[in-house]
Amino acid sequence: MAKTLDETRLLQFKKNLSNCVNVKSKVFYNKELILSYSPIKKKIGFITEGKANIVKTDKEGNTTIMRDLKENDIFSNLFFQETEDEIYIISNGETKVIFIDYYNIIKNCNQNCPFHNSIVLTLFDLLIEDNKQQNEKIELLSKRTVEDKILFFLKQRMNKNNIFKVTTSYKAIAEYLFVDRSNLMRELKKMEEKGLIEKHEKTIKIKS
Amino acid sequence: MAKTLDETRLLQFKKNLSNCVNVKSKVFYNKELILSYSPIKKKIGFITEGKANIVKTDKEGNTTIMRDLKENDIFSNLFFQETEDEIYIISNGETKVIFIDYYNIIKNCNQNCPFHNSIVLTLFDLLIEDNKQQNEKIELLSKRTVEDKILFFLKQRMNKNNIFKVTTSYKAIAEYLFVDRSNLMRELKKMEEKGLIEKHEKTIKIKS
DNA sequence: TTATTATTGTTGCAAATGCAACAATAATTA
DNA sequence: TAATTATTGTTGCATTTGCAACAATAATAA
Repeated sequence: MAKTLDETRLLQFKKNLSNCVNVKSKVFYNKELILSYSPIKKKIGFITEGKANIVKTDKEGNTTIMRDLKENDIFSNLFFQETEDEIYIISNGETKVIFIDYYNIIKNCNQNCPFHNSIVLTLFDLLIEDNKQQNEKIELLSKRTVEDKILFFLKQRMNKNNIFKVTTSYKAIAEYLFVDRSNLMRELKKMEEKGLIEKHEKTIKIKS
Repeated sequence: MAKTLDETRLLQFKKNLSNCVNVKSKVFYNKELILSYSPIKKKIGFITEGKANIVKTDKEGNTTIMRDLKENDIFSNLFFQETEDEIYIISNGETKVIFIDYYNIIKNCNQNCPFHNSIVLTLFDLLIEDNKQQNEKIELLSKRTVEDKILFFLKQRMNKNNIFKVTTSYKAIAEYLFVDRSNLMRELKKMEEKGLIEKHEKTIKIKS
């Protein structure tokens, strides 16, 4: 079964974008603000290179990474309701983004533009993909114990040899799982003692 | 500012659906299976009446309510990746659903059909709305303590007089927050003692 | 290179949480 | 109606978890 969103289609999408609607491409360096909540300027962003995080800061100043975004992911300020917390999209390393104006999408650019339809349908599928990723995060967070969260996380990301390499940091993983870092380390040790995993610094082998 | 998805537009959407793509309308009674994971039959559902839940069952048999769905919400088996857990959409009371075939959406039904474009754009906005709800759930789950989760939940749902009425049950709320029911009750009592809320059986007044 | 900053690994401890169990109601069904 | 089932409210207790603190190491910047 062919993937709904294959490379060819995404390449076409990027080409079509500039031919049809008004888009802006921008490069961000590490830890720069890509987008914040705004009820007026409704924008959809598409990451063409690099990584980013959806970050939340509550009124006490606690910061939480709500989502990890990577190449070919979309994001938008349309996805957030106004709350007491502040939500931002922050680049994680050098990141290239295409911004699409929401109004350009809903208003048919030009009766005869052959690109518009295709763009809307690709955005539609990108939205579905994003939705899927969110459901996975909710599923992860629904796990009762830290051990269950870790196992779910590892199994999703391990390669064919059941190995997961920590390319970011344990700190980042703890933040992603919404658990305390020291507790993550402790649970990993317990899991190793139980024989569920084998851990050598940043390489983890899943044995169950 | 006019809401993106107002009543008029949703009414038009429902009308257009039957004029354009092949849809099926179906009524479900309480606790019936509306949709399960299927990689073959890709369907999008739209709830026209009633309520439903996205329910997950893991291999140990633990059941979790992942999402609450209500009138004008959409759902789809496209939103879920295959996992060890089983995910279903289950009706919660009498529920009326319109099913739309995914292929009908991505294939332009007919070059001159004036409805198709409008349907796709409404689905697009419904997807954004769903995305927003998921982000709210992730934000809720990112709260560190049960008290924080309760407060976030209550503030989102209280009326102008800061009152929230439990129309479902405390059991259902505990499931939605992914916390133990007895602990939810205990925390509510503590919060009342602290003066954060006033609780009289199924009526809660938020005082902060 | 050295100094500075960030990450990792570890632990004690207090607090939060889930689990089990039960009685009292409330709601539903026979 | 009575019987059955589900929900609410409560508690003791064991476990899990987060917090704070620290040393050791690794990574980065001066």
